[in-house]
Amino acid sequence: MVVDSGVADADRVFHALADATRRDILTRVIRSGMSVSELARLYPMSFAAVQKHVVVLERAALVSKTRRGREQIVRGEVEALRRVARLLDGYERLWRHRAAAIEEILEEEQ
Amino acid sequence: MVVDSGVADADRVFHALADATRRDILTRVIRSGMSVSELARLYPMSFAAVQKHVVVLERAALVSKTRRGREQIVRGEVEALRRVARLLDGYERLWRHRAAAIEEILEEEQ
DNA sequence: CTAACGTACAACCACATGGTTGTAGATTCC
DNA sequence: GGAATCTACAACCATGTGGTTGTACGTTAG
Repeated sequence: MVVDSGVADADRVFHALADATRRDILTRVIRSGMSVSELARLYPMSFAAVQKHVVVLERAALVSKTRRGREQIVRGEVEALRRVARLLDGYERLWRHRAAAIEEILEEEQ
Repeated sequence: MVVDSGVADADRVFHALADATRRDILTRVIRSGMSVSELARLYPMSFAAVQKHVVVLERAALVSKTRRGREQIVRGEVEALRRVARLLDGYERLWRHRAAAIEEILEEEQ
């Protein structure tokens, strides 16, 4: 299937997005890079929990980390974001076209 | 957060999409409605497993079922698909804009 | 040098997930 | 009416997930 080139990728990406904390981390980190502990302070959970969320986002290639001294700066991955956008585009277009086609049929039937 | 009106919805939707079988079911039933057992025949797993996948898609409001005799016809939910498209649009635009802004900064710095 | 900080990771827990088999209720076919 | 079909759902199992605490290690600040 065209849209599913890289099924595991899609799995990882959608799974990474299926958690409100991770979506929030992602949007923050796209705005500007933040260290893991800076992120950790924002949420009502332990450092370790947030660190794990970052790992999930990392494995989905949605963020990357770069050392700055003893800190690890988390950033939204511009290239990966393009990939996701394209992935979403694929589904979106596919679904919209099909949904549109269904609507036409429904309208014709009336 | 604007894009997160309905966090649980987004959770359910992304989670529903984070499985290749469910994405395949979804694209098929958008094309044309199919009974649960027709779907079940397509995958190397039990009827019950497929039925559960359909339930997950249903809870995410991505599909709906309507009885036809003893069969239950699964269809892609046109209205819900619009909602998803809008949801994806929101993230996509948000991310693209931010990604674009980051790129500009990076280019300026060079 | 030492203390504090930032990170990584292991071990553990409760619960969700994705799969199985089995059973039972409707509906249709003959 | 009786058999076959389609669906729903419970019970069970292995594994994954999201959280915790504790520990270890590198880096920076005093």
